[in-house]
Formats: sequence, C-alpha cells, structure tokens
Amino acid sequence: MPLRVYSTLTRSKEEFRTVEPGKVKMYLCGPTVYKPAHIGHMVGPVIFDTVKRYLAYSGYQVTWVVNITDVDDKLIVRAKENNTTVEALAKQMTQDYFDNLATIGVDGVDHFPYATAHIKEMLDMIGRLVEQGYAYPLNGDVYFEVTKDADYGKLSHRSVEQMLAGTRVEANDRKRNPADFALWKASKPGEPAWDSPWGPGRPGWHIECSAMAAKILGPEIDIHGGGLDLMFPHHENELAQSESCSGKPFARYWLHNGLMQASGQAGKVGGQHSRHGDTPPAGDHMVAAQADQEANKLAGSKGAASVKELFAVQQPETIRFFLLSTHYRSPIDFSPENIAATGQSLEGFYRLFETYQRVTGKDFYTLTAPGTREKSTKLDGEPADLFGELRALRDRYLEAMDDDFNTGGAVGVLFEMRKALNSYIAKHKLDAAGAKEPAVVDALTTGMTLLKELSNLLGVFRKPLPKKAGADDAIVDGLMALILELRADARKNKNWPVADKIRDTLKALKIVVEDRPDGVRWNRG
RNA sequence: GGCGCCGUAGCCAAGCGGUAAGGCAGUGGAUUGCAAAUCCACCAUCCCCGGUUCGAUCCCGGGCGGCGCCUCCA
Repeated sequence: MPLRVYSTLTRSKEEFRTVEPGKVKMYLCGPTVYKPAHIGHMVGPVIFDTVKRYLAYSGYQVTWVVNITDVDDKLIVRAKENNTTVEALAKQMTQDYFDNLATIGVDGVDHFPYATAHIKEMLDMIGRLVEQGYAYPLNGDVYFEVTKDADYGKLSHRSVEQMLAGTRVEANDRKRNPADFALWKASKPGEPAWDSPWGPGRPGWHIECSAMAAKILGPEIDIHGGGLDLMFPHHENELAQSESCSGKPFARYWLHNGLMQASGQAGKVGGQHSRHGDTPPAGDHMVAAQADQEANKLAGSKGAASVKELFAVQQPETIRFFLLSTHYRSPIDFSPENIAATGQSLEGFYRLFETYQRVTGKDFYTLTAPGTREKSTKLDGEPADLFGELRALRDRYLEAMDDDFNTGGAVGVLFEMRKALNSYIAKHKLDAAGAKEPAVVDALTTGMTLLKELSNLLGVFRKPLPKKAGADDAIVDGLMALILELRADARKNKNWPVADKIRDTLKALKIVVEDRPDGVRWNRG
C-alpha cells in the first residue's frame, strides 16, 4: 500500500506524490514568540516530527522548515508590558521554544527562519503582487485584493460573499473589499519598522510564511502543516499570496492537526443550568457560554501551564506518547488524568526493557535498529511462530502509518508487540534462573530490535528515562541496601511478618519492593 | 448565519461495507511464603430513526447530543 495523506484542500485522502521524486519539502507554521510555550504549541511539532521520521524511514529525503515569528502585535504589546524590547523578548521566548522541542524529542527541523531576517524577501513578494495587480497600496499599508484571486477561499471552502454575510470582518471603508488583508502595515511611532517603497512599516501576518517557504523550499512544496485554527484566515491568505505571486500550486498537501482542548469545568456549570429547567437569564447564559469557550481554549486561558511546568511533573515521553495516541486530526482532551493514564500504560514497556536487560545483559536503548523500511529487521527462519507474529504486527504498523499517519493505530500495534515479546519470554522461561539457549535469546534480541525500529518512528523510547531520584541518592541507596539485607535475612528465616512490614512500610513511602526469583528489585513509585 | 469536525465498553482509542485492534481499570486462573511483575482467559453489537445492500459501526437521509473555526490563538 502506498502512503496516503488527507489534504484539507481536497478534503480527501490522496496518494502521496512529491514534486521532486524522493524528496519532501515540508513547512510548518511555527510560534509567535511572545510568551512561554504551552502544551498546545507542542502538538504540531511532535506530529510533524513524526511525519518526517516516517517519511525518512520510507526512503524520502525530507527538508522541514518551521518559522519563528518574531515581530507581531502581541510581541509589541507584551514587550511593553514587561518593560523590555521586542528583540529581547523574542530571543528569550525563542530559546524557551527550542528548549521545549529538544525536551520532547523534536529534533528533525532543518531550518528555523526568523521573520525579521526576511523582510527583504517579503518586500520583494509584496512588490511583485502589487505589480501583478493582486495588491494595492493604501496610505502606507498594502492590501491583498481577494477578488483578484479567482480561487480565493479554496482551502477553507468559503467564498468571499459567504464571508461577508454575517461575519465580523472589520469594517474599513478604505479597503476595496472588507476581506482584503494586509501584506504590509504602516508603523505607528515607537513600533518596530522597516523601510519600504510604501513608507516605514512591518509585514502583515501571512506574508512571512509565503516568503520564507518560497526562499528555502521553492515556490512548490509538498506538505504544509499547521493547527486547524490556522486554516482560516492564515493559510487561506498564505495560499492566495503564494500562488498569485508564483502562478504555481503552492502546497500539494495541506495537513491540519486537531487542537488541544482543556476539559472545561465552566461547561458543566452551564449544562446544569439548562437541565434544572429554570431558564437562566439570557445574560448569565452568555457568560457561561463564554467561560466555557475560554476554558476550552488553552491558548486563551490564563491558567494554561507552560510546557516547562508540565515537564516538571510529567515525563516528556509520556506527553509525546499522549499526543500520538490519537489521530493527528482529532482534538485531544488535555487533563492531568488523561496524561497520568498514558504514563501508567507506558510502565509495561519500561518493565520489558528491564526484563530484557536482565535476560540478555543488553541495553534496549543502545540497540541499533534499521533506519529504513527497506532494511527493516530480518525476521526469517526460527522461531517461526514468534517471527511470523512479529512480521504480521510490523505489516499492520506500517499499514496504519501509510494511512494518513495513523499513529493511534500504530501505537496499538506497539502494545501488541510488547505482549508478544513478554509472552515469548514467559513461554521460554527466559526470565528465570538457569542456562538459556543462545538461539532463543538471540531471537528475543531480534524482536526487541524491531520494537526499537518501530518506536523510533514515533520518536519514543529513544533514551532511558531520567532517574527520579534527588540529590540524596547515595544515602538512599545505602539505606535501601541495608534495609533489604535485613529483610532478606528475615525472609531466609521465614519471618514473614517482619519481611512484609518492611515492604508495606516502604510502599507507603512510595518505594516499591518486588521479590524476584533472581533477587530483590526496588524502585521509587 | 456561513465553513467544518465528532458521537465505538467505566475511561482513552483504532477500525469505516462482511458480523468490533489495543491500552488503562475490572474479573477468574497460572506463578509467588504472601505480594508485585509477567503469562493465560474473560470483559462492547458501535447515540436514535429511516433508507440503500444478500449484508452497515462503516454509505445516504433525518433527528438528538458534543465541539471547532469565521476574533494575528499552534
């Protein structure tokens, strides 16, 4: 099965064919760097990082660009609030963004172009649009004239007439059409400004993506990504500018990811109102509805924790897994409970890695797994039952990913693979004392290598989890060694009450003690 | 008002024409001094009503319910 992707442009799944054979040009709308990133800002990067991994695995040479918007109204406002400069604020927040990407394992971005470093390219593009009659200057501003673009609205599937009816498009007499949008904005005193043929000003919101994508990737790209919320107006406008300027189709596939949603408490209040039967005053209803909406908008909600705060209490790997456990186009309900449930479900994998270590003396994390589909782990010969099952699972995994990057389905297969390997270990009593058949152990390594190969594609299980311990490690280790030695003595003498008391008391302290055939294991819970 | 999305077990979540993957939780069994972990087994007819079809969770129509965008929020 060839790779198929869903494009917003056609509202359907299409076979994936690149502009240039074997090469993929991918652009993702990046952040406006005016405040610390929250979880929602990680959704796109994690998804498209995974997309890139999968495309590379499938044999493509991928170039991925994510822009950094470092000039914008929000930046100007916030810099003023914080008594700093736009430059300083942008620099600080860009670093925050980079740190978070690294933490959550997004390392496939090839270029991070800055808007302020591409003013010239933007002005060139605006100039061409004006020359070609798609744009007009007006009192220092320059506007794109939507009616000049015959297929304007094709991405979000709306027409100019539709947009005018019943919308709140800002009334502006001076514009030729209310839907016309700014390519260039004349600056007010004190605002960041660049010289232009139309006077000092700064770029409009959409032009930077058009200009930078064209500069780095060329006028025709393969994949354009972004959050669903950006589809209109941002992507629609970006598309209009780019295609009007170049006369070529801008992006072959538009991929929009679903948004992160906070389960809103306010919504429940509103719902109860209506269920109780007494009609709340219209005003209250409006307030409840608004509060509800606010609660659902992570970006808008002031309480949304920064990702850094989140990483402090949740493993970044858990968050990444959480984001990939559902299809990228679906909205995800963010709640501490949901994240915790994901963390819980990952425990079994870490257990398996430990078991593997015990059985073979090898570290799962340092296994070298094949990086391409062509060279995928060999599963020929014996044991036919295990290898046969793994082959089937691999097929299902790749089938899921080939179907519009269905990471949710792929994650499910990973769980089944875990079960198959655990089952194999149990069947051959590999985790028990005694000599083991080398061939049987080698087969396990082959299976684990496949697991590594496939989990690499999701960007998970790449590195051991950081230890939970604090600075008192040496002391705790020493004390634990002593306590467990005393407990071992008690057990030897079949003094179960003492042994169990030690284990139970430690458990209350969040230290889990397990008696294994080959010795005792303890862990901070 | 316009453009869309969604409704699968207690929760999360694949499947989208041939009688429902997986995970968490739960239940029974194996193992264990007892636990933990692990293994084995069990655990849903897919919001409702019509239609198309030999056959629908999956297609079409109509409801009901939830949600997003149209506001420089990723």
